Amino acid sequence: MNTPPTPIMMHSFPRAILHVDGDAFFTSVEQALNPELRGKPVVTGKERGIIACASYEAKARGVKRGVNLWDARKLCPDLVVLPSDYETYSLMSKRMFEIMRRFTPEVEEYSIDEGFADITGMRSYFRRSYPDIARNLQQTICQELDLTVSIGLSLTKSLAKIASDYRKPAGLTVVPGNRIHEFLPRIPTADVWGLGQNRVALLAKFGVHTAWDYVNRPETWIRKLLHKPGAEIWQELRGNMVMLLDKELQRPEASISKTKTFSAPSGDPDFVYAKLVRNLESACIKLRRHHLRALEIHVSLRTKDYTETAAGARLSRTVQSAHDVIPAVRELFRKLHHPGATYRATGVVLTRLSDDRQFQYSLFEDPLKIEKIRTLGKTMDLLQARFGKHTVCLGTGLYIKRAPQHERDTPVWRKLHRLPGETARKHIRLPLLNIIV
DNA sequence: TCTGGGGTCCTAGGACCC
DNA sequence: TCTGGGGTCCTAGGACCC
Repeated sequence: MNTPPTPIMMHSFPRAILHVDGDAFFTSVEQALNPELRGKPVVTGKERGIIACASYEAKARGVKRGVNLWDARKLCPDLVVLPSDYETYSLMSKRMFEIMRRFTPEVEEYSIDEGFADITGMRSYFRRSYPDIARNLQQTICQELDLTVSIGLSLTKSLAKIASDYRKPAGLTVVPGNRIHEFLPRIPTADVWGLGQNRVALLAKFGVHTAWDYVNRPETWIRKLLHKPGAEIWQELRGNMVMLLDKELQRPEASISKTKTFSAPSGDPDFVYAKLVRNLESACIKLRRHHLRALEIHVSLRTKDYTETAAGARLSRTVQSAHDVIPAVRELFRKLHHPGATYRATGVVLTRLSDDRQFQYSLFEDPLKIEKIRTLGKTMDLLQARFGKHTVCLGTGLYIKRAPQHERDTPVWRKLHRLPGETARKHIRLPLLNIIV
């Protein structure tokens, strides 16, 4: 016979935290705006060929996030496939958070489709219980936006997040302090925010399978095994709020990255390098769009069997255009690339970002040259906006098929197709600029 | 499960200094 | 020349999230 667990918290709501989670957000927005899509299996993600979001009708047919479209259509031939329209989703998201702020100023916009709200103390203001306030919020969102959300109400962010996921869609799950001991035994560790695959597997080795097992281990034991993040989760699950709400709106990015998998893995170093330069350009476009400059770059290569190697370098000054980073990228590529290996993806990450609008030239830099490169970058952005991405690109980012050996030995060929492995030639001062319109 | 893309945070350990 | 110990800063890499 199982003995009932003993309570770990006697008070109902020393704090009242809501987690509001949009149900199948992207497809729900589509269905809210296009009534003819209601009741139909709808997915978004057409642009990448992978499902970003599946409506509940699609989920019922076995179509899930992350599945490729080809497989999804096999499961569900009448699937409605839409491209992701982030602008519209963001607008709807804004309206959702605006409604939440009518209930309390203490709101954290955690992601486009979910957020936290601290409604501690609002009972007397609204003259309602916390669950009633939560229900009211849910109804308001539904009436005004035609969207359903699932809400968890509990003492901490971690508990509220598990609770909102407990009953979906349009669920409201309330876990007061004196019910935590009944709730946690039903929650497998994998459903706890912050416990991913690795930590779940590690915990299982020690017989910890549920959130209840977790909170019944001594904190010191958890801390030893899972360090600070694990200990914070332990506190949160016991009803002690240690993760605070982050009310900051849109913190500036700490990094910008671009990764791309090729449709077929390649063993050709030129091809892989060209793809890498493409990623660099995309990352720089985003950099400029956000008015940022970068001081550090990381390059990664993923092999056919999914092992990843990466290396980074600090640049001599902050940069904003791909042009300035090419030498560093070439160097990193040389370091990482194994001749004979087959790669399936490349990536770049730009870090140590700073605001471009506060940028000042150093004494040793040639402002004229920098200004030229900056103008070039802006012009390229304009052309891309007009004619499409990558209509203008650095010549380095173009992949030109390897010519037969006898052709390759001409000086002209070498000038056009410097190989990544080769040392830079003095007479080529700038990468070629190609314009394909 | 035959595996996309864009992020953040934390920790161990090396380098360096006193 | 060898040795001790402690602090700080930085980097690589792991883990996790949506």
